This record gives sequence, C-alpha cells and structure tokens, in this order.
Amino acid sequence: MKQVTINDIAKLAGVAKSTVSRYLNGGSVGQSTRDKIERVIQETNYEPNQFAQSLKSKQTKMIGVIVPRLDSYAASRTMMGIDERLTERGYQMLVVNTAQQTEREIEQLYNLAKQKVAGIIWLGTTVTERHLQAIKDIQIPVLLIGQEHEQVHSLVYPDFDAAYALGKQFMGWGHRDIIYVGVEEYDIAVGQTRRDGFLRAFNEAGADVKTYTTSFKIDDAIPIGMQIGHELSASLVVCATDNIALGVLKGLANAGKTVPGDISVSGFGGYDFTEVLHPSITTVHLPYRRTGSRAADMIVQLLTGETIPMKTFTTFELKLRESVDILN
Amino acid sequence: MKQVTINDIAKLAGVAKSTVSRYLNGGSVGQSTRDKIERVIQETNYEPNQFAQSLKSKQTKMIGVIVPRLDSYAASRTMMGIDERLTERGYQMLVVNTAQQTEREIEQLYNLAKQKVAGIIWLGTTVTERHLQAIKDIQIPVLLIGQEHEQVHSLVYPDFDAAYALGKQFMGWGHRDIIYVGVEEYDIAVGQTRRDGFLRAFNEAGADVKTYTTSFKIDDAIPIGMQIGHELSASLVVCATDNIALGVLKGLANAGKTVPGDISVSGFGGYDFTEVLHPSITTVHLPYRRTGSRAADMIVQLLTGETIPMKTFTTFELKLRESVDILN
DNA sequence: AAATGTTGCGGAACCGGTTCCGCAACACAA
DNA sequence: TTGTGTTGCGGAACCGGTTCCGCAACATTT
Repeated sequence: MKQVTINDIAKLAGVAKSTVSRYLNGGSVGQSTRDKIERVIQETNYEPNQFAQSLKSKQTKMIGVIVPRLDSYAASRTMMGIDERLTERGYQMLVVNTAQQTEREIEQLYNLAKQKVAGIIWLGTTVTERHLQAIKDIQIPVLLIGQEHEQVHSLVYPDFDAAYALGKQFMGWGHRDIIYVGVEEYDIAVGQTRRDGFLRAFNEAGADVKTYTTSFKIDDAIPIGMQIGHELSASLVVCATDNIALGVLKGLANAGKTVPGDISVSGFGGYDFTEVLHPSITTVHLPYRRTGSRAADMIVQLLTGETIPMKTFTTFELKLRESVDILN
Repeated sequence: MKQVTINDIAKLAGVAKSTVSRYLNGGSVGQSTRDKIERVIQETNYEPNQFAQSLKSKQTKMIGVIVPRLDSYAASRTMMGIDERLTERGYQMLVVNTAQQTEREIEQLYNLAKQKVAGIIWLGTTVTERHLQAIKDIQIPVLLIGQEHEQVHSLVYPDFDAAYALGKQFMGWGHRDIIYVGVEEYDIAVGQTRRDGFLRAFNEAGADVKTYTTSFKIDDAIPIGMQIGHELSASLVVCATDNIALGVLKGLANAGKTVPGDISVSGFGGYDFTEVLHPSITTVHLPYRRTGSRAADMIVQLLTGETIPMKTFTTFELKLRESVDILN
C-alpha cells in the first residue's frame, strides 16, 4: 500500500516526470506517450500527492466555512447545502466552529488562510473593523451569509421584508397589543433588522408594542413566556426565532395558558418542528439549505474571477398556521 | 504579506536552516543560537508551512469525522463535542458527509486516508466486510461511534440496556398493549439493538406488542400516528427516536387524540425539544456531546499508541415526563 | 599529552509534485 | 538546400520543510 509517485509513473512509462506532469495538467504530450502514461496510471492507481501539489501551488481545493455553532438548525441546514454543491464542483468543505465568540471568527479567518483554503464562506453575526482588516489581509475571497456589509460579498436573508410582511399580516388580522421577544443587537440581521421590520409594520398600524430581549437558547425564553402568561396583556407574542417561540410556548403552558386560545404566538425561521407541533406554529420560512447551495455556487464564481453582485437576497415564505389567531 | 520561510529565518539569524528546524522540533541547539533564532521568529511572525511539513512527514494534525448527515440532532451534538476537545488537543476536525449512503462511507475512508488524516471518527450505521477491508487498508486508527464491531474500536450507546430499562418502567406502570414504531434494520444499533431491548422488557411482562417500521424522518411518522389514533388499540406508543415520536404526536393530534389522555407516547434520544414540548416527552437521554468529547480523547489515545478497550459504553438517563401515563 | 566522548552546527539529500528553459526532430516555405 | 516555425520531451530548479551525516570545538578520562 505504498504511495505511488509521479517518479514511479515516469520510470514505468519510460519518460521524464515533467512529461507525466504535463500529461496530468493538460500540457502538450504526443499521442503515443500519452497512451503509455495513461496505461501505467491505470495499472498503478496513481493519485497525485495533494501536499506536494499544494506546496508548489499554494492553493487547495478546500473552502473554509466559519460557523458560530455546529448545532443550530440554521447552521446545519446551510452546511448541508454548501457541502452538497461544493462536492459536485470538486471542492471540499472545511468547517470551523467559533463557539459564538467573535474573537474566534477573526482567528479562524487567519487560520483558514494559513491552510490555504481557496475561499471562505462565513456565517456571521457581526462585521467589525477587525473582521474587515482580516479579510483584506488574507487575500482570499470571502462570502458572508446572513449578514450584510458593503465591503464584503454577502448573501442575506430578507429579514426586514419578511418581518415586515409577517407583521403586516398580523395587523390585518386585527392584533394591536403586541409583545416582541427579540435577541441582542450584536447579531445585526436578527437582533436589529428583523426587529425593525416587525416594528415598522406594528408602528404603521399604530399598535402597542412591548419588547423583551433574550438569547438564542430555548431555555432562556421560558421564563419570559411564563411572565407573559401571567400578565396576559397582549393578543400576540412575536418571537425572533422559532426556538424562542418554543420556549415562550413552554412558558405559556406552564402558566396554564393555551395557544392560540388565550394568546397567539409566532416564530421566525421555519425550523421543521414548527409544522409538526400542535398547534402548528406560524413562522417565516427561510431557505437555509438552498442558501448554502447558492453560497457554494457564488464562492466558486468568485474563485473563477466572475463578478457577482456585492449583495444578494434570498427568498422567504410566510407560513401562516394555527398558533396565531385571526381576530376579525 | 509574503510567506516567511525557514530559509528567511535561517538567513536572518545567520545559521543553517537545519538548525532552525532543530530549534523548532526540540533538537540540540546552543543557548546563544537559540536566542538569536527565537528573536527572529518573534519579529517575523514565522509559521511553518503545513504542506511542506506534511509532505515530508506524511501526516497531518487532522482527524476525519464521517457523519451520515449534517443536520441530525445526534450528529450535530456529537460534532460539537468532538470539535471542542480536538481543538484543545491541537488537532483539527475535518467533517465529511455521506448523505446516508453506505457506499460513500467507504469512499470517504479511503479519501480521508489520501488526505493523511491522523485518525478517523466514524458515526456509523452498519459495518460491512467492505468497511472492515477499507479500515485495514488505510492503516489509520478508526473509532466507531454508535455502533459496535469486535474488530473496530467502538464507543457505543447502551441501546439495549436503555431500551430495556425504559420498557421495564412502562411495564411497571401497567401498560400492556404496546405499539413499537422502529426504524429499518440496516442501522444495527437503532434498528435492532434498541428494538430488542424494548421487546425483551415487553415480552418478559407478557405484553402484547405491535410493530411499525418507518424512516428517521418526522414526516414519515405522521401517517403512522394517524392510523394509531384511529384504531386506538394500545395504551402506549414507544418510538425509536424522538423525531419519530414527534411525527406520531402530530398524527395523533390530527386524529383528534390527546396525549397522554387518550394514549401515551415515548421517544428515545433526549433531543432538547422533548423537554419543552407540551406535554413534555418521556424519553431516554443519550449524552451525544459528551460522547463526542470522549471520542476525541480516545482517538488521540490511539494515536499516541495507548491501548484502549475495543468497546466502551456511554451512559444513559431515563427522562420520565408527561407524555406517558401511569396506569396503576 | 594522547585518546575518547559530547555537543553544536552546516551541508546535502529528500518528500512529490510543477514549471521554466532549451534542445532535437520534423514539417513546411523560400 | 537552407532557414524558420512548431511540437514533444528531458533536465534542472524550485516549493518549504525534516533528517542524516560528518566535522570541529571543547570537555573528560587515562
């Protein structure tokens, strides 16, 4: 099981190794030489050593993917999509996890550069000056998913429009006393843009909005749900993510309230469990997986020098289900 | 931003590059030389080129992780655990996805070998002769998670014992008419061992058991739940995974049945949503994340030549919650 | 003082590819 | 026939490390 090298091939075929290399990389090689080399390669199952190649070329066929966590629904789905498409295109995905530490995002940008990945897909939360500096330093195409910044190619969810559309819908149904449960602002897209979309819709209708802030964790939303249940001062609770909605639902159940009988609840994201719960949860479906595929396409385009728009929006789809009541 | 090489360091420090290499790898180097080299390295931010190192050493600091899918709860959590620990130990995780195709598992074993990963952690479903052959061929330590085989180091969940314990509990609560919703046998641990653990407990108590088989997908379990709801010929539905339980619950709800009022339902795995649903779901918690960490430890031990047992069991914990009624 | 052992270091080869350069062989036009 | 252009191929250098070998300087033993 010894590694077969290009030298072996050259020797067996009776040619110089430079000729073999030329054969492999599409240089000019005569037909008879071509045949000899081809046969030997077949027989030996020769495969070029990737390290030797990368050492010379200072490049790999890897695309680094920076994710804030490995166990989030959005990240998992997106990775699926990225991996599928990248594999088709002859690239490999190299996932690195930052455990939600901004510092590690920057670290990993440099780290991936050291490993000579061909490109980087970055599922970000915030874009700081230091991120931009890193991206400039490493001289590698970077595609940002889920957040936007004018200086970075980005593929973003239409958080504002989706939130606005959903909020508008709720207004149309007669809800006027709203509670919004959001996340902290350090995640621009989710913490700010998404919230602003909702608030715009609510404000336009002159609704009364009360805001809570929590984390992305299910558990942290439970006490909020309980409190809401006890006060019961609104007709609708709008949550920034489906996981938060799940926590709020639990809290409401703990407080003995039923949904949508006593109060309505909506989520955001379109995680698969939302459809299957009872009651099914009204939410916005974001195409995580397809976004991953598109990101893979786009990073490959960047690698091949094609120009792509700095900012691309994905689609969204309202999922109007049982958890939100129609009042009028 | 040019790459600094060992040659540059040697030149700047006025020594031979072999000396620099020795310095870096802990060879014998005099104190004054040592100081000079150290200073130059500091100033230049020198970092060795990994390709050159790997080319020579035929090794990397990567551990390949073969997963059947990227978006399953179990896989995600396990990867979290693996990644955390591996990072601490100075290794990097390289995840490859097989999209649930056995053929690709074998492919990826060879593929990872080609990439000279130091070790492989394999979240498997079935172990075939061809897998064993591949493992033998590649000459790289492999650690199997979730399945067992006498010829492969494995870290396995106590599927049988956990299922038996949970089944026993249900028997103690007076359930005698049972429906078991399992998965196909190609996944040995889940499709066979887990089922057998339950059946043992049920049979010992002389219960009447009816069996359904479905996939791992939530959606496929919904019609089964509906059918069960309409027939209502049992007091308890035991599901092979929490996702299946989720589907069954949906089906039951569609059929207008309440849980646990009309019928009880249990899951398996301990996914986080089980606790937070209403009713909360009785299940078995498997320590996916910690298992990932342990796997990382174990593969590193294998790399350093330590001997570890061929088979290691993880723990489990019964989560007895609202979805299963106590009949007596 | 000679023989022996240690330590520090430089030179060169090597890992397995890619690429530049130049030469030989051949075809074709002048 | 000579000159010019094209094509195919080999040799050598190079990518950036590691490691083997041998020599010189110094310390230690007899």
